[in-house]
Amino acid sequence: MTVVGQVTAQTAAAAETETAAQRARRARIISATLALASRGGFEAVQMREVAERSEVALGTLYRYFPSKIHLLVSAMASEVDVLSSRLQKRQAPGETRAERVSFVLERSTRSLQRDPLLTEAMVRAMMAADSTVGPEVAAIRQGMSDLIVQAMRNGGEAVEHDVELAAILQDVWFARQIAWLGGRMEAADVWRDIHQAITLVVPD
Amino acid sequence: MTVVGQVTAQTAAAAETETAAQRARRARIISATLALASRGGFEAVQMREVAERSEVALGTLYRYFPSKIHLLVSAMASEVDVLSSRLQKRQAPGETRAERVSFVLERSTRSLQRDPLLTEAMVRAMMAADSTVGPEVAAIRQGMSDLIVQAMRNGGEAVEHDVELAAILQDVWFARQIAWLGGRMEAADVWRDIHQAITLVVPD
DNA sequence: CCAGAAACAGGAACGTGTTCTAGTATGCCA
DNA sequence: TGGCATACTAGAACACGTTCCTGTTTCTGG
Repeated sequence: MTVVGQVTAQTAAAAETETAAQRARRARIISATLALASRGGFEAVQMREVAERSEVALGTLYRYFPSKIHLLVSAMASEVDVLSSRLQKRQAPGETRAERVSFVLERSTRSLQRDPLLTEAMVRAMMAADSTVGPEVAAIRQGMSDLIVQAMRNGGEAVEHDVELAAILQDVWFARQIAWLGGRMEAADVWRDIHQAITLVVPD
Repeated sequence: MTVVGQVTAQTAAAAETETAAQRARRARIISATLALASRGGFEAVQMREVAERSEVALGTLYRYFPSKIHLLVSAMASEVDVLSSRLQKRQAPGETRAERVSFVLERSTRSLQRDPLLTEAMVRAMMAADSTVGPEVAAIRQGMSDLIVQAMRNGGEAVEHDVELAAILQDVWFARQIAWLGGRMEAADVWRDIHQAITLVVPD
């Protein structure tokens, strides 16, 4: 079973040696980041502003998160954790595999679209991530893949290619979010396209 | 028939009123951009440097391309034009639809991976594009979609959902390029995954 | 050919991500 | 407890995308 829950696990592992004050700083930083992103999107997350609101020196902010991209990707990992734990509370409803996957991805999509500016900030950071952010990005993708695969299997056994299919759906899902954020697609069209991809790709 | 050839058509339309010197400037700018990107990727494309090499003032560069993102996306459109015209010279070989699509996408993938830094620069610009770059990005996607759909149809009639399937494949294609550029995937794995997506998604 | 408009050159200036420096506080080990 | 390494603060400094300003060249209509 690859379901791991905490996407931020590797961070948590390193955090075991962190003092309480350090954990508190990290939490304040992420919290300030989410607040700023939610208010004004990617460009509103300014490092000086984050530092000030977190009551942390700029240099300290950079000690915790070596770049704005790292910071926002970490914030996204934190959000995926929340979403993931909410969705894993119970099995996704639905008779067919496609129905259950639709349920999970629709919830995820709506959850993101509820806060467009925050989503814009996080997704843009994901896309701008270079190899130095590789581990964090991989963890987020793994978390989302787990969600989809779990919905497919419905607690049952693996099905052929289910992991690969989940990866394809995740690619489509991300690409459409970007198209939406880039103003090339309406929110409603995003969900329609994702749903269509599911029906085209996921066999009963 | 939606095949249009020139991705940069709308630019060309506006360019009809351009003087020869202006067309030359535009060409020098794009050329300098490609050279710098090929050498050092996204970060090596510095606006001052592009301006200097193009023998154009910085303000003039910004008159032609209102941002670095516009500049790089335009450069990509130019490259897609080249690739597209090369591939449309003759029908893609292959018996099945999947085989022909594989041929086209493999050629495209190899063409990009031959110059990783240039690809990195262009793809990162694509992903960072906001709504102000919407038209250019849409043109690039249309150009690639045409390539895929044409390979599917093989000069024949449309097949159900072929446009939607082409869009899915393009999403996967982009996402895997990004994963590769982000250091989360080997070049060989990129092609293997895309090929697998084709066989999973394109029915015979 | 002339006058006005538009485009261009050259370069200063600004904003924000990132780095660096100097001094101070905090935790750890003998 | 004292000393030392590490972490933190405050803020200057730097890099590059972007904007703006001033003066000059080029285009266009009459």
